[in-house]
Amino acid sequence: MVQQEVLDRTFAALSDGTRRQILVRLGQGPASIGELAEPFGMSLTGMKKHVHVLESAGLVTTEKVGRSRQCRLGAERLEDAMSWIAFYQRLWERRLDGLDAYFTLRNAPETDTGKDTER
Amino acid sequence: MVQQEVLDRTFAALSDGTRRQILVRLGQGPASIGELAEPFGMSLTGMKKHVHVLESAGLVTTEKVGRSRQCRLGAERLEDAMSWIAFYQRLWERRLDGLDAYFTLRNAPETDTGKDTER
DNA sequence: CTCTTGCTGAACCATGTGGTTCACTATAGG
DNA sequence: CCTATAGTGAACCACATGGTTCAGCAAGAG
Repeated sequence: MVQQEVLDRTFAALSDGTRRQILVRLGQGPASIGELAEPFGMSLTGMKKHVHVLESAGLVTTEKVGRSRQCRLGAERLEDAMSWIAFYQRLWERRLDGLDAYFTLRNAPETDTGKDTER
Repeated sequence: MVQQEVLDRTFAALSDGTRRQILVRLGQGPASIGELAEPFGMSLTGMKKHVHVLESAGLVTTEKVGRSRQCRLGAERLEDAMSWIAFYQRLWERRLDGLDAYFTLRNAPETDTGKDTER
């Protein structure tokens, strides 16, 4: 299913609030390491590490221009992550189909064993 | 936007391939710690840690029944994660609207500077 | 050439992660 | 009561993370 490592890196990159904010910031246009670091009151070194994590997940691309480094959103559209989650959603919604259906349905308001009633 | 900590824990929980497989397994019905650990050749203690991570992210709920512990999919539908990603997708698709539009469009097949031409 | 600015790399630190083993508790079954 | 089974908790380990400081190095500005 896709490639485990890709999902690993993508989800790990997204698991930090600072990095998610960086992505949002870059959505408004490219920025240098310094420009990214400033609103967080973070050292340049610290910010560079975050950018590196995002870059190795394909979420950001960077290019050295002059003495500055331009960071912008990368080619990774999060499609793999999105489709994994979508797969999980379907799985979740059908989780009553298994052997535990009986136990779960005992608590349901109606004993309509037919189609999923939008619950 | 939602709650940073929720997203942190959710994405972090998903960033491990073993845990994603556990979720898929639980999609087929509830299982005990031992049943979950067996296919991975992992110790019970190790599996319990994974389950704990998933549980504190709301992705799994557990209940002690007898000397066994039943694990099943939790109430967290991944909707927060899904909607954050969806937000990011929109942001990504509109990333040409910024000041960098010029540079990006120079590489575009046509120099149509009008509406977004479906890329 | 000199100075400032922006990034980079190494070293360090505290904490978290993914896993183990070992000792222990608690339940199920004779 | 006795024993096998299922999980739990503490301790440990190697390594990753998120951050720092400090010492460079490269590019612009004068």
